[in-house]
Amino acid sequence: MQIGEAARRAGLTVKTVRYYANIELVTPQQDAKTGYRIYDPADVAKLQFVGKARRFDFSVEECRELLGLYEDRNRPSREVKALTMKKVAEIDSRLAELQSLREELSSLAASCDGDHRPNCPILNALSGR
Amino acid sequence: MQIGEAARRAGLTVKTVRYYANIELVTPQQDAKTGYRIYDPADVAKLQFVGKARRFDFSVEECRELLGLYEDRNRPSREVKALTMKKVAEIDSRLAELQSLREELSSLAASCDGDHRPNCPILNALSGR
DNA sequence: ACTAAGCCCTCCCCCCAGGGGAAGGTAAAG
DNA sequence: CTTTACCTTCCCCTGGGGGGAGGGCTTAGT
Repeated sequence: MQIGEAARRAGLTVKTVRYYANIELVTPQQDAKTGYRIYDPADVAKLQFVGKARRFDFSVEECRELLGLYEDRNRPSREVKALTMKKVAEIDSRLAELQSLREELSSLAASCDGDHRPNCPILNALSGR
Repeated sequence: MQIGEAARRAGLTVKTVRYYANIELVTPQQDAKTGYRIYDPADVAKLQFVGKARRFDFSVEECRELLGLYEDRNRPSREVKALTMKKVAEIDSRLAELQSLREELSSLAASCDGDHRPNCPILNALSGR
């Protein structure tokens, strides 16, 4: 099938699928005469796989790694689990960071009257006084 | 003072400070003869202000807006509070997104043996089976 | 007087993960 | 024969700068 159909089935945009072909993440056959990319069902499965992994916040390079493991029928599940745990740890640290940011900002907002007067604890805090 | 000293006092890199001058966020005087940028203490205060706001996850454009409010002695604190609350809401939605991602990933990891065998629920989930 | 160090400048390309659109080729249907 | 709907490559754009080339200035040391 052509790229449009493959993209539609994988739930990705054509641009994205073409990009994945360019970076050699999912490499379809190519028609020598027309230059059209030709996707078979296995390619579509890989595109779906990558799409899901991206939605799980894996980077494209991590997707490449996961795809390698996915295609290797003999790989130990240990490796996949390790990559997943690492990603969970990354998400945890980003969560902690965002939570502390949220606390600081919302307590600043709470201390600000938010009226027509110019006095504003938020700006005072930002200007370091 | 020169850009290096200003950057050091504001806790930013020279590259960053030069970038802020280019996008006209913090615009110093400029020596006509040498082309060197010249920062006064008020400029440094603005750089510090922007640095803090960036650490609070405000975008550069939001920093520009906050800086405008900061410099306007007569602005109502309402505007600053509104911008801050909006940022808190953004952080909240990002938090929710990351938390659900975390749940999904960690439950996948928990269901994976993580041993030498190739069977892996994580890959199965990613491949949609 | 020369030179080296340590500043500074502009200009250009790089990152990620694609998006937008121009200019042009191809295939099938009316 | 033309329209329509695909497809291709090519190039510039995003945010927030980082890295480095190639060159200019000033000051201290020799």
